[in-house]
Amino acid sequence: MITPRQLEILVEVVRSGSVTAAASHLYVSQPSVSATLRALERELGAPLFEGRGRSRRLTPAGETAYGYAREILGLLDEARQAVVDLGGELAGRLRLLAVTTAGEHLIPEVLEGYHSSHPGVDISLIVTNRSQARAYLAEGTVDLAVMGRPPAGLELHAEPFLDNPLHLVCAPDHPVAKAPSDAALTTETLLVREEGSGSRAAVEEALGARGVEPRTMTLGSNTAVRAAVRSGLGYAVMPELAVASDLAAGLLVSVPLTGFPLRRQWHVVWRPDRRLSAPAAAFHSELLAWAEQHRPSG
Amino acid sequence: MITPRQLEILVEVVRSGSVTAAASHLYVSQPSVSATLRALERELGAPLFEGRGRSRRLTPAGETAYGYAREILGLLDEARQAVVDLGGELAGRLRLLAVTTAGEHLIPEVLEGYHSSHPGVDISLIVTNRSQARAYLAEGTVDLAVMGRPPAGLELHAEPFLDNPLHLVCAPDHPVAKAPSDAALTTETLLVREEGSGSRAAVEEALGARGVEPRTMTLGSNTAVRAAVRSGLGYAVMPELAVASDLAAGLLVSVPLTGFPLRRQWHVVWRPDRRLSAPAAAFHSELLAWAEQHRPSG
DNA sequence: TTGATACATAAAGAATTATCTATGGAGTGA
DNA sequence: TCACTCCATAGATAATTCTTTATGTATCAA
Repeated sequence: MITPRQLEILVEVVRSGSVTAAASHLYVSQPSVSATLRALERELGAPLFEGRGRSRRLTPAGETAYGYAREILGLLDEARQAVVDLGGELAGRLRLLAVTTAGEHLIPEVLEGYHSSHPGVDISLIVTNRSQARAYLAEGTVDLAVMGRPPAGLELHAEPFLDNPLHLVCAPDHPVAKAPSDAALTTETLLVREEGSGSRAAVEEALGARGVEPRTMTLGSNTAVRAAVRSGLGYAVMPELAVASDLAAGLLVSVPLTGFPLRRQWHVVWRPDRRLSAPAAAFHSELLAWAEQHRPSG
Repeated sequence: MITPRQLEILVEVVRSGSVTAAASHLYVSQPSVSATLRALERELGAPLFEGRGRSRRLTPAGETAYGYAREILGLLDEARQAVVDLGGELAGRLRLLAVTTAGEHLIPEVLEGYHSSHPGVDISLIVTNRSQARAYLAEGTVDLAVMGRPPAGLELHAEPFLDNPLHLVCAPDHPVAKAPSDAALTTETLLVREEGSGSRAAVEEALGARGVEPRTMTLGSNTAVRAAVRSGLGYAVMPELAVASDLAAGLLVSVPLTGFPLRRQWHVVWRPDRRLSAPAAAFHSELLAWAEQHRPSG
């Protein structure tokens, strides 16, 4: 009999790429993981991995089993949550994901109201960038995701719910602020987020379209970029949510070059092939209601 | 941890409608089934059945769990077969269903060639009537079904592959044969299959449409109806496959009243949300090839 | 070649689970 | 009311599984 435990172990071994690492993550011994894998191989009548030593890869049978394992484990979770949802109270768990800006400036405010209305729900929030978000959605390990533009290549339901203007910002005394022009943008340094960030992709696309190709400096977080821009290191293109307070305080200025702020929208995203749990549906409503009251100036 | 064993037991208890019966079918003791059900209830945090004594019904939580249980067990089966399908040889199992006529006169001939080409496949064939077929398809316990007209109300892929003319037949010396008319049809006795038979539904629809409402006699199988018709007890409307030999031998005649033989088609049916296994795909091809060579006269 | 890392295997013990028999209680039909 | 059927529970046993420690082996990097 194939057990869910075996599937969990297979999934964790594939994810972490190593038996030893998987054992550590699952808080069991390495031989135990090896034994369980062998049991699953015997069950399926085919080896799951090929190669020995460090270079182990999934066999075709392993790939197949891995795909079904994720599907089956997802269904088991869904079944549990579906039964919980039948109760009158909202309960169970809510697994959220948000890209950096939304996770830092948007979700917390929504969660405040949500959590006080539904204290019975266990909430987890993953904050990451857009390309990581894609992996999580593909895995099916999040109920709802909030991001700028939904990733392509997955069957996803994406619903825009709030404007997300991207401002061209710099320090008040920065050359770009004093004499805004594409020439200035080309001369000065552009501060961008790490590879995989949605903001970065949007910036590169927008500047590339107008022929602006400045020197760039990559910083690993919104906060780092903002700090660098404040200190005059360069200019950046950032979501209004991330710079609103600095703009209000006069620490940054939004440069009114033609085409800025870029028009983007926040989307709430989920897999249409997965049932939306009651806590997720409630959060979705709460998010839309919150957006209704917090339209940025644009 | 929810185990597949628990789900199997839930499904069997629901199907057989009784803990004791399920225990007997699964070759375990009744207390063992009770204990497993309790374990599953504890796991899900909700009772699965309500009522005591003989009148036990599923709670909403039970209904939900039952639905997911079938889904998950189906996926586990599918996973196993998918891994088997990766091997070069066709192997694993093929679960067929056919309505009576197809199961007795069509499938066996196709299986002859199929089995000799693919001896590694375990074949099971369920022969039943159309309304039972619907239940099996809904359960997801068959890979392919062959029937006259696919059941409604399910999301099914149905593919016509062979003409299935329904002949109005009677003994050569029967009044209907001597003076064919709607009046004669009304006067004489119509022999029909049991409630739930697709042939019966087709007959009633066709005769009702022309205002013919004869006395009917219900017999529980094709063979019984055919024998009764041969002995002059009445007339019937039967698939050509079921009466071809009797027509050829002169034991029965096909009455050429306007509108007869009724034009129907054989369909091969499967659930589009389930992956078609390699043995099932091969049978599908074999079936179409066979049909290509065995077009009835019509 | 050597050392380090990662996985497999063996052996043994612990814990959980599944199972049975026996029995009691509750509902059902005569 | 009485007998019967069905299910739940208890207690005991068997089986499986999971676990750990100890050790062997293959691969990779220096």
